[in-house]
Amino acid sequence: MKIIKDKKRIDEILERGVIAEILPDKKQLRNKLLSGERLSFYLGADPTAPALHLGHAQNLMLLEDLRKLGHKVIFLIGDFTGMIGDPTDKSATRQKLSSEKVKENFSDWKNQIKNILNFDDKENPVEIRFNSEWLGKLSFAEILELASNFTVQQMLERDMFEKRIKNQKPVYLHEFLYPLMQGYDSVVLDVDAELCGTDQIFNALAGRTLMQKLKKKEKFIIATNLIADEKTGELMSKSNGTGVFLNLSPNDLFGAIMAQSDGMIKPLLIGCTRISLKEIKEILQLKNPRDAKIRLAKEIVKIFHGKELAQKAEQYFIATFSKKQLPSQIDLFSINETQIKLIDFLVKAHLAQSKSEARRKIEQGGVKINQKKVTQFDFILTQKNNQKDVIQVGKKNFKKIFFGKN
RNA sequence: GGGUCGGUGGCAGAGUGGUCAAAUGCACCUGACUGUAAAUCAGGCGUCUUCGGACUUCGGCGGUUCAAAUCCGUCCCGGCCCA
Repeated sequence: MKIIKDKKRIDEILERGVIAEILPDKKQLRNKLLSGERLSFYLGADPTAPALHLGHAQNLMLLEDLRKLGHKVIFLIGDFTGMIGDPTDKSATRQKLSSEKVKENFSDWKNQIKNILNFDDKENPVEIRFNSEWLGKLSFAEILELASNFTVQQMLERDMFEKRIKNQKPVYLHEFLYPLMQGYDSVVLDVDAELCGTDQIFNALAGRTLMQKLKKKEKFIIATNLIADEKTGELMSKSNGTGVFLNLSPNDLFGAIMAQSDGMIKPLLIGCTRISLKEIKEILQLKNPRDAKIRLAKEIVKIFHGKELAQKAEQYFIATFSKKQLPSQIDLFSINETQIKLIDFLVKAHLAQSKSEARRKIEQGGVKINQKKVTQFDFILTQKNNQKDVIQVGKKNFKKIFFGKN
């Protein structure tokens, strides 16, 4: 395997702005990369949800950059750790997932990221590993041995635990073992470096400790910036509704990016595209930030779905949302009668979860039939001349109604 | 094991016999404004409804009461202190 040790390229990766911190030292890692030695890197993710998000994408793209240099890269699926739940997320305390659920969650992952990570490269494909392979086999004696490398005080230092203790929230014993497990992953994979978000540094450090003790090896930690609004510092996350998931359709992905605040444009351009820094600068200087965002959205959709679909998504977006036209393709929903209450239709066509919700939406002016607002909650849809009426709920949900068997 | 405080809607967190389908914040939904911006503002946010109401919900079960998230018993779970 040929290792690329081009200084310019390596510095581009290290200095792009994705990496927040390298432990123990950036220079050391740079020198290693320049040395021509083939290194191994890994990035892990726990399958706690069926979809990866742009935060993952950022890190995976960095992993791919390293793969392209010729280094060995591993994408570790935390199918064992996922069942326990990383305490980094405070709400995750006892959210243990079944192994079936975990499997279901990651079943689509590869599909979501196949365009940003090369799993099929002939010479140097990304390797996928599962940590149940080794974590599931550890004996109690071995776990004790691992645990003896850490003190309770060290674990308590983790700010998450500290916070919970302060707030009189439970900290479960098994949660202390989480950093241990993640650390042991490093040992088994015997990697030179681990990639992770800055919120994972504590766990990654546990791996550094174990590597030093068990393998007498210095493991680097490459910690990446969490994607956050430049101005407000608000993180991209599911809990504040700004998470962008990779299983979205091209149109929805485009829309999800357009709904980001302006402060997200730069971090996303840097982290989730490979547009040159020079061009990014130019994009950010565009007069209307909307145009910068459109450029960003198109680029990201292109990365995940290809140029053609990106083009289409842009057109769809402009037509549907900027010009408020009806989308050209609307799903048909057939009704086996000649008439139906609007409320019942909304529920049947999954445009509302319950009759009460359907009714509220109508009364609040969120429902349109053929672009005309309907506020009468007991409105009845009737068949007329085989015409297919377009029912719209909110800004983005459309269904065509069809009376009769389809 | 003992003492003590606690378990409330997706989350956080008020409420401690009727005025409680349960304050408030976050998330979510609809609308206004816009660039589907963000922010902001207005409304909504258990189910069903003949729009009068009806029914189900405050850890589980049982009880007291005309009336229980609220009181009592019991069980399950957690925090803190002691051992």
